[in-house]
Amino acid sequence: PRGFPGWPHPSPILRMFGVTGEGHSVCLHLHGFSPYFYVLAPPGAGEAHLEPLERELEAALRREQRGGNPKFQPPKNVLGLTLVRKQSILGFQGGLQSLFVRVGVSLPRLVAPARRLLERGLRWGNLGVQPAPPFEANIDFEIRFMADSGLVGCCWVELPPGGFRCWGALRGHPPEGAWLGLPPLRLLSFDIECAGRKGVFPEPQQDPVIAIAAVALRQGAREPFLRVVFTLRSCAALRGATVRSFESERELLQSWAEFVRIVDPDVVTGYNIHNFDLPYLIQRAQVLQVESFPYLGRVRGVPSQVRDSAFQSRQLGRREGKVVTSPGRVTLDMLQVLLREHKLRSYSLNAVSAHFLHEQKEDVPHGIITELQNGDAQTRRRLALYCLKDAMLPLRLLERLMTLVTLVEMARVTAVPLSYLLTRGQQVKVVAQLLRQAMQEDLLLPVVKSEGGEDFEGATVIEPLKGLGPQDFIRTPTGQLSPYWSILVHTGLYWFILVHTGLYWFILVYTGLYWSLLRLGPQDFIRTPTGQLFVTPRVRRGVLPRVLEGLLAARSRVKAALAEEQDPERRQVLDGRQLALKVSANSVYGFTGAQAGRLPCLEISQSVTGFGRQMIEKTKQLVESEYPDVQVVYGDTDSVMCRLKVPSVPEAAALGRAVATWVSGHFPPPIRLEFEKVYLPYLLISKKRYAGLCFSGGSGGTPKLDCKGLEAVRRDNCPLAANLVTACLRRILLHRDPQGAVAHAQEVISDLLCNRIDISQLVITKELTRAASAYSAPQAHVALAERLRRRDPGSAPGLGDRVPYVIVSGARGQPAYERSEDPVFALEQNLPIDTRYYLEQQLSRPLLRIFEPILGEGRAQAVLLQGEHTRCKTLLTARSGALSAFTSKRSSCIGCRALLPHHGAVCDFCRQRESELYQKEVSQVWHLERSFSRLWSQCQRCQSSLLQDVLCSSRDCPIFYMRRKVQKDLEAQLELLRRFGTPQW
DNA sequence: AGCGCGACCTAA
DNA sequence: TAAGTTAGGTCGCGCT
Repeated sequence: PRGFPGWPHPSPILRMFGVTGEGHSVCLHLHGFSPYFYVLAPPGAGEAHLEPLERELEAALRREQRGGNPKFQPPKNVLGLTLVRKQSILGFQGGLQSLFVRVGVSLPRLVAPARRLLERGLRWGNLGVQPAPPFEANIDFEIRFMADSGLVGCCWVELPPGGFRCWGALRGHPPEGAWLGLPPLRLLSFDIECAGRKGVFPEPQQDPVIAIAAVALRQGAREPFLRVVFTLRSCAALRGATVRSFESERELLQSWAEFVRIVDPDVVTGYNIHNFDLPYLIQRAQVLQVESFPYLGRVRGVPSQVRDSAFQSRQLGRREGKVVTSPGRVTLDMLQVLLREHKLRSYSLNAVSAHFLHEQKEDVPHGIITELQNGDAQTRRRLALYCLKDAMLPLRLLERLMTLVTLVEMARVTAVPLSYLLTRGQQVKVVAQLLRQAMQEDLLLPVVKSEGGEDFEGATVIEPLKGLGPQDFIRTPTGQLSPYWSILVHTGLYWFILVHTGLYWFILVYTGLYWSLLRLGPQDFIRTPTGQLFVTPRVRRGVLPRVLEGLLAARSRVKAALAEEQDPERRQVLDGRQLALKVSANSVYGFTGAQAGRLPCLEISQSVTGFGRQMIEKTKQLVESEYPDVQVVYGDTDSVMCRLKVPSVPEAAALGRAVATWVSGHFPPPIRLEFEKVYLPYLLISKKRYAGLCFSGGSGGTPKLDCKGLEAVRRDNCPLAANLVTACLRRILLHRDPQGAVAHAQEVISDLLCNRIDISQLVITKELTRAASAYSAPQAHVALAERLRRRDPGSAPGLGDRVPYVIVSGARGQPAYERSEDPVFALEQNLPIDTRYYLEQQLSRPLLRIFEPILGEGRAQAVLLQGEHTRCKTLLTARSGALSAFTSKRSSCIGCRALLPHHGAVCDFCRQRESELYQKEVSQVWHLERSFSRLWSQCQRCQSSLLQDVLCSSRDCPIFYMRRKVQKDLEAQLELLRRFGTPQW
C-alpha cells in the first residue's frame, strides 16, 4: 500500500499457522469436519439400537435448546451413530474389545450436552433406558481436528493450486527436512498511550487514546520493515518512522484498524496487550461508535471481542484478566509469555527490558503524558517516540528470548495449536499426544471424573549431614587432604521408570482369579514398590510409555541432526525442538498425578515415586558399602551428594565416575547413575538449601557459584538481602575469604542503618495469590494492595500480580502489615524506612545461616549483629534522610544540634564557627548537585535525548530512586543553607 | 515465649 | 470449564 515505505511484496506462500483457538469455524466449514465422541454400549446393544437412540438423542438436544437461548440451530444436531469395537486405555482387558458407539454431532458445543444426556441415560430401544459412560468427550475440538487430520501445531499445510474452495483432506507436512523452517510470518507489535486524568488510571469510558505506535517485522529479518505512529493532533516528524496525525480520535482508531487489516499480521504482539491495550481500544471504539473498528481478525464479519477470563493452575496460580479474540491471528502478549516462562521479581516492561536487554526505558507517569499531549507538536513528538519505543521493546524481547521459535517448536512437538501454549495449562499438551497415540493403537481415552483423593507419597530427601562445610577446606593448609564433594545423579529417572516398566496405562487391579481368566501367569505382571500391579511391556505396552519413548527418540534424532546442521536458522529451530522435547517429557509424570486433571492415574504416580525412593535408598547403601571413604551426605529425589577424601577436582571427578559406574551395574539398564559435577567448597545449609563452587563435569574450567534454595535465589526478600547473601557466598566460596565476607556484611549493615542504602534495594515483592478476603491472616503485600486499591482502583495490583513494597517506621509494636508502603510513595512522601526491620527480619537470619557453620554459633551472632557497625550514625540520618521534614519545624543548631529558640542556623556558642559551618554546608550542596547531575544525564541517555527534561518515574529503576533521593536531599540542604541568611562576613 | 498454621517460593 | 507433582524451609500472625 502507498504511504508505507518498505512494504514487502505479498508472499506467494499461503500460510496456515496451525489452527488458532478462534479459527475453528473456518476449519469446520472448509474441512467438512465435525466433532464426535464415544460412549460404551450397554450389554446386548447392536445395530438395531442405533436408530432409536439417535432419534432420542436428537429430540433431547432439541428440547434443551428450546429452553436455552435461541442461538443458531443446525438442521440436525446428531450427525450419526456408528458401532465400533475398541478398548479403553485404562485397565487391562486381556485384549478383549468392547462395543462402543461413535456419536457425531454437528457443532463442538453440542458435545457436552450430548455426552451428559447419554451418560445420564437415554432409551436404547428395547434395552430400555441405559446409562452409557463417555469416552473422548472432553477432547478440545481443535485437538480432535488436528489429530484426525494428522496436523501438528504450526506445521506447513500444502493446498492445491487454483484456490481451495473444495478440498479433500488437508495435506500437512511433518516439520522436518524442507518443512523444518518457519514461514516468513508477519509480526505486528503495538503500544497505545491514553490521556488519563491526574492520579487516576485511564478508563476507556472517558479517557481518549492519543497515540498508537506499531512496528512490523518479518520473522527472521533483523530490522522491522515498518514503524508507524498514529497520533491525535499534530506531531513533529520522527526519523525512521512514519507519523500519521489525526484531528479526531475516531479517525485515529478507524485508521489504525484499517492499518492492521492491511498489514495482515500473523502474530500480534506487545506488552500487556491482552489486559490493557486491546480491550482499551475495543472499548474505546465502542464508546466512540467506530463500527468498523473491532474487525481485527482474519475472518470476515467476525469481530474481536473482549471477554473476561480466569485461569487457575497450581503452577501459575490464579489469574484473572481479559481476553480479546482475534480469529486467524495469534495474539502473543509478551507479558503472558514472560509470566509463564520466567520467574522474575518484577514483570514491568521496564524491569524486564533491563533484565533481558540490559537497557532501561523511560517510564513516564500518566499525568505527564496528558501534559505532553496538551503541549505542542514537539512535546507530542516526544510522546510518539516514547510510545514507539514501547512498541519496539516487545519485538526485541521476542527476538532475544527466541520466543517464536520456542513456541512453534513446542506446538509442533506436542501437537497443539500455538495459542494453547499461551492460554492453557500443561495437561492439554499431554492429552493431545496421548490421543494421537491411542488412535494409532485403536484405543479410547476414558472421561474420568476427577475427585480430590488423598495425596500420594513423593520423593525421598536424604537428611543432610550438616556441620561439614567449607571450613574443612579453608582451614586446611594447601596441599593437605581436603574433602571434595561430588554429585551423582540418576538422569531422567522418572522417564526411565515410566518408559521401561511400561506403567502406562494397563493396570491390573483384579484378583488372581481374574488373572487366570486373562491367561496371565506371575511372569506377566510386576508389582511396584507401592503394591500396584501392572502387566509387563511384553504382554502389552502402555500408551504413555510410547508417547514418552517417541519424545526421547525424537530428542536423540535432534541431537544427531544438530551435530550435522550448519545453517544458523535451522539450528535455532532444532535447538528449540530439543528444549521442547525435554520439557514435554518432564511434564508427563506430573500429568499422571494431576488429581484435578483430565486423566490422572495415581497408581502410576505412586509407583514412580516408589521406585524412585527405592533407588535413591539403594544407591546410598551401595555407595557406602563398597566405598568406605565415600560418605553420602545428602540426596534429593534422584541424586546423591558424596563426600570424597581426595586431593583434587580431577581426582574427585574420576572417583565420582568410578562410583557411578559401579553403582549403575546394580540397576537394570538403561537406568544409570551418572557423575554430574564436583563442588569445592560446598556449604550445605539444610534440605533443598546449599551453595557450592561447581566444577561442572569435574572439568578444570571456570568454576561457577551454584546456589540452591537460599535467599540469593528467592524472590520473596529484598534485593539487598539476596545480593548480600550472594556477595558473602562469593567471598567465602570463590575467594575463600570468610573474613572479607564478614567485613563486607558489616559494611552493608552499617550502610543500611545509616540510611545509605538505596531504596530500590529494599523493595520486597510478593505475589497476590488470591482476593484479599480469602486470606486468613493479614499480610504486608495484601494490606498494601488493598490500600492502593482505595487510592486508585484502576492501577492497583490485581490477582496474580507481584506487589512491591517497603516497610516504613511506625509506632512501637505496630505489625509489619500496617507499615508496608509503595516504594515510590514512600520516597516522595519522605516516609522513614524501618532499617531495623530490614536488619532483623531480612538480613540477620539468612546471614547467620551462612556464617554459623563457618564462625560458630555465638561468634557469628556477635560479629555480625553486635559490633560497632550496628551503631547508627544519627547525625547523617537526621539531616538528609527521613527526618529532615521534621527538623525544619523545630530548628536545631547546625554546629552542635542544640535546639534553637529562633529559626537561624547556629546557636550563640557556635556563632564564631558560622563561616566554617556555612562552607561545609555549601560543599555538601556542591556534592549533591554533582551526583544529581550525573544521575540526571544518565536518565537523559536512557531516554536518548540530552536536551529534554527527564520525566521518568520508573519504580523498577534504581537510578530513578537515587535521582529522586538526591533531589530531595538537595532541596533539604538548600533549605538548610537558607537558614544562614545572608552571611555578614 | 513458644507453637501451629498459612503463605510464599523453591528443589527436583 | 480447566487447572502438572510432592518435599521442604522460612517467616509472620495469632493463639495459648
